Amino acid sequence: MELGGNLADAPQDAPRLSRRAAQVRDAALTLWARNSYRGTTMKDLAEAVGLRVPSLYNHIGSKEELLEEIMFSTMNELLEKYDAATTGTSDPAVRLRLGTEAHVLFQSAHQREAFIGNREIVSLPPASRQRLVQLRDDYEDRFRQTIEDGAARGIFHVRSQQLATYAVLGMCNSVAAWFDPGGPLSVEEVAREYGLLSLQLAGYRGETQSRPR
Amino acid sequence: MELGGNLADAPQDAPRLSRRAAQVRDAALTLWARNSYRGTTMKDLAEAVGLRVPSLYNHIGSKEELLEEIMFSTMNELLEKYDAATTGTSDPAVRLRLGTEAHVLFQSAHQREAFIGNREIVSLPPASRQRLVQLRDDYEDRFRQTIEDGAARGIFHVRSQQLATYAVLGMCNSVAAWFDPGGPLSVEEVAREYGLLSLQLAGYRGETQSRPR
DNA sequence: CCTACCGATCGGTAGG
DNA sequence: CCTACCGATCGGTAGG
Repeated sequence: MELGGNLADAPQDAPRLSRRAAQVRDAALTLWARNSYRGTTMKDLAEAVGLRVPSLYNHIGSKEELLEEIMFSTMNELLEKYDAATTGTSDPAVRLRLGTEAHVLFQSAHQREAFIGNREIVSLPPASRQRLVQLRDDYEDRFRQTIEDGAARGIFHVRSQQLATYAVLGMCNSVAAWFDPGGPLSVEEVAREYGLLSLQLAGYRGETQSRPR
Repeated sequence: MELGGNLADAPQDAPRLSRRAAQVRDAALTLWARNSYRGTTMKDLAEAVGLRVPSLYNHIGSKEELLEEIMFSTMNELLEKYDAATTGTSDPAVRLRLGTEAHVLFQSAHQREAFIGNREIVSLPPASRQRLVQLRDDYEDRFRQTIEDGAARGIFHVRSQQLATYAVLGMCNSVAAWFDPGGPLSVEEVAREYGLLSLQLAGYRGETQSRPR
């Protein structure tokens, strides 16, 4: 058995997991993103990590618990990344751009998590589903407030701030559905371009051909 | 449970269905949109229309066949609506706007179909899944070509035409996820605003405060 | 349109 | 970590 190495690779936001537990979680991300949560059986998951089904339960509480852990840790990490990227800036254009970049960076760097997070809310039990929707609403509020602020200052030009908010988020969320790590554009290039597209969408009339920081 | 009135309300593009068959299809749309295809059992569906499970099979071939019928008729109707709205116009700005309007109109007027269409591709058997992805790609091409055309003419200003295409479609597809028929905005108002947002997203610098037709 | 029924498979447990 | 096993439920059929 090797000592360390894997510990360093483990995601920092999730509770510290054993090597096996991390393997199970990782396989679940891959299978659930590809075939959906309900379309994936515990047998599929066991085979993906080279175990029998009962052994999985040494590492997870249940299929549903694993889904909840993934959904909430993903949403919480997204909130953290967004807040880290935008604190300290008050200019709505800069905030919208940095927030979009953080969001898209997350969506493409944690593609499976984001894709599952977008699609599997319906698979959560009602109580945790409600809590997650609340977190998502809190997240949406950040964008909405930025857009309202920019519109009030005459920096953004939209006819409905609510629709512009949905439009920006819809645009950003779809990244997880098509991003190809082997494609021509890196995570950073995509994030950067989306930051500019957000500004254009919001009717920002400043320069978007170069970085307006 | 309502009696009659259903024939008049039946979608015209789908093969003509008996009253019962239309009821079953309609209930499937509601349940699948709310709880997902795999999260809905045939028992749920039977109860929704006041039948026992075996009786459903007098009206549908199988659960999977019903999904395929819904997914393909939805995609085909979307293609028709898009083409009907955009034929005869060559100006990329007008095409992008009219195409977006047609798309969003469809997404909000056929919300359940659109939502299922967006999410359940993974639930189709591999062969029909491939065919549907092909149709979706054909649909995306229409937007891509319009954006490329507009960029070539210097009407649109984006740094990646591919990303702008994904952004427009992502923005539009999300409408089915939040649209509320009882909300403040009508289907037509949402479509119109999204048409303008598409132009802004694409970096169109003409007037978007009033209708530029 | 129903009752009766079925093989397959589901997530998960017992017990070592 | 495994073998053996389980109750529940799945989509669907037989037969009238």
